[in-house]
Amino acid sequence: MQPTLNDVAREAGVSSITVSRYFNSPDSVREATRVKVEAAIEKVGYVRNMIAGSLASASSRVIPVIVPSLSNVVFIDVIKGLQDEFEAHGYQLLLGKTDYDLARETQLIRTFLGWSAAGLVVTGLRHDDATRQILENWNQPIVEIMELGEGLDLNVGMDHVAAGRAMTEHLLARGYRTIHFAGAELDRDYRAAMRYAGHREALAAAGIEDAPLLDLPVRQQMTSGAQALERIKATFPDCDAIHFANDDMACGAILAAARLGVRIPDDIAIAGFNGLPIGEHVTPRLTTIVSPREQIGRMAARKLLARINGEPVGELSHDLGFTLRVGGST
Amino acid sequence: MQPTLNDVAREAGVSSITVSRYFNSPDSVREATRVKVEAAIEKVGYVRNMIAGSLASASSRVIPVIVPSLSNVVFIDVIKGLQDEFEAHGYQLLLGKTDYDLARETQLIRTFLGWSAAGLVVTGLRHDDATRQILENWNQPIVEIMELGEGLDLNVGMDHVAAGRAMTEHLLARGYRTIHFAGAELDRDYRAAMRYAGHREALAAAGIEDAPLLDLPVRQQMTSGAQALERIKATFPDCDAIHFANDDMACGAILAAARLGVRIPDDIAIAGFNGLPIGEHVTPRLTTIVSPREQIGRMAARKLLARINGEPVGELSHDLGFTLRVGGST
DNA sequence: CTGAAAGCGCTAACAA
DNA sequence: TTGTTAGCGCTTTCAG
Repeated sequence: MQPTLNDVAREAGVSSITVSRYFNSPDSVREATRVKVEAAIEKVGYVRNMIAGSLASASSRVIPVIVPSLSNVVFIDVIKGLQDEFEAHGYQLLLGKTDYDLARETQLIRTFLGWSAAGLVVTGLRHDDATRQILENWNQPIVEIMELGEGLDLNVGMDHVAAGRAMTEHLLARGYRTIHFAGAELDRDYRAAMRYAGHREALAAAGIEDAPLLDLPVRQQMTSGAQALERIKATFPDCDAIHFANDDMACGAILAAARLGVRIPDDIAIAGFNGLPIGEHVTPRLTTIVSPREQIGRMAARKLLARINGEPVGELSHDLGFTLRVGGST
Repeated sequence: MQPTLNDVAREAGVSSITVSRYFNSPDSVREATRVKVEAAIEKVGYVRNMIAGSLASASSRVIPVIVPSLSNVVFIDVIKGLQDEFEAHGYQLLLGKTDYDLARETQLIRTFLGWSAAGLVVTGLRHDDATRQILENWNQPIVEIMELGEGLDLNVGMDHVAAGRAMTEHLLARGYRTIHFAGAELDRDYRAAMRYAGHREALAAAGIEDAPLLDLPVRQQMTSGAQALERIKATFPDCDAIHFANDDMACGAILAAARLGVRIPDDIAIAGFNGLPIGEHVTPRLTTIVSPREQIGRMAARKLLARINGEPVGELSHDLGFTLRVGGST
């Protein structure tokens, strides 16, 4: 059996609550006592039982993080940011994945709340009624990440419509006129669909007709990108630019172009979204929008921790912005 | 306040232990009772309190997973495999990251054991004495992943020395004779160093002299790869092949080659390790070794769950193998 | 198949 | 600053 607080207390010649205080509010323990307690902990090899503590205090240092997918680097980067901050502050990250299924999200949240979580990080602003109801009745802090808008509580992300608009404005400024948007399963990846909406806004503002959308089934993203390029070359010979939903597809297209003898950007310009490292390594360099992925994670964690600790959190909704990185591909 | 088991029991007109049984061993509850309990749960909106359950039973459905880094796709894929299996069986994944620091590993493990974890997944076979001592005294199942050897308990991975050997044998069979190995911080990434050892074994077996190792500081992996190519071209004009520690570096080199006017494989052959999708999209396609990353995660989870449930686990050490994928780059 | 009693290891609330 | 008392919500054990 693992030693308990009582074992430590007995060894140190104090009461168990004093040992508890040593851990939870060290300042309220006298120096001399602290030394005795420390020695006793060392001697008996005590390890805190988080479960018992959480039950007694009705709160745990666990924070569930719910993402739709782990196959997308974007969420990996966000998790990295969250994990770094949580770990630094003694909180544990409990990982849940929905596979873009809102019912699954509800189920996960229900389970996680049974962990007396200190807070919750969830992807996106779109939820089931069931989820919404559960979370509205839950009185711990929540951060919804990735996009911006009316949220349940805190909200950290970027404006995807604006990002889509910014890229297409850039393409228009460069003189491209027949710009196709290409994505993969936009109904599921609705943030990409928001960027497409921004794309259309930019075209409308410039009085230019929208070229047909290319919405491919997801296979491997780079493969979809290569396929999109081929298909557009074959079907829409007038196309002079492709605005891809993400960098993977865009780079897939750039790499395929070399094989197909398509010159970029002379024959066709290519734009992406995310600012992944690979975009800097293809020739020509990819024009893309750098999304603040890891930053979103960090900021979300900081706000959540601030709220947990009763500190001021600033704005409820935090826009982390984005930057256009122009490469040779446009 | 959340409703408790007692609230459900009162509502259903049974005792709380019956409700507990409804959850934990449904077969031991009569049909009629089950119906009443179900209705009561629904009515009061009961959510199981995992914390209380874990305290009473001294076990939780939490499984800590400790990885060195989240910046490496390899671990992401492994986590994906683990997460899928755990989630399917009602276990929660608690994520810890060591940054390649064994002391940090010890600390994480200590904390996690305080969660009455049902098992543990940890990366690698190299640990602190402190870690080793804690884990040897812990009587829950443990899986050490990625590499193969004498482990604490279960072990799932692949043979990195053999992988390095296989690749260099391939290069030798292709007629390359001055083969440099290039990695990034091999002291930290000791599994890459094992592949380097395999590389040297293959050279020694062929009676060929080892060319100098290129061990670069990690920046961005693809950048390191590009840099390695430049440096080798400048310093070792006789080099006819580079065996890279991973695909990121290898692809960085292939992409840089196009810019530098280096012909692959005519001027220099390039080989990688991992079998990432990008290797299939560069020109020429990358010759690499496909590592069973997600499979390692899945198998590790399955073995752990089997052990937890008292089922047979088969071999303690499970070699998932690897396959050589030959592209045009060699 | 169902129940009563006891207690998991810790912390909140109050007291000294 | 330290201690006492009484649970947190569940499961274990033993009884029926």
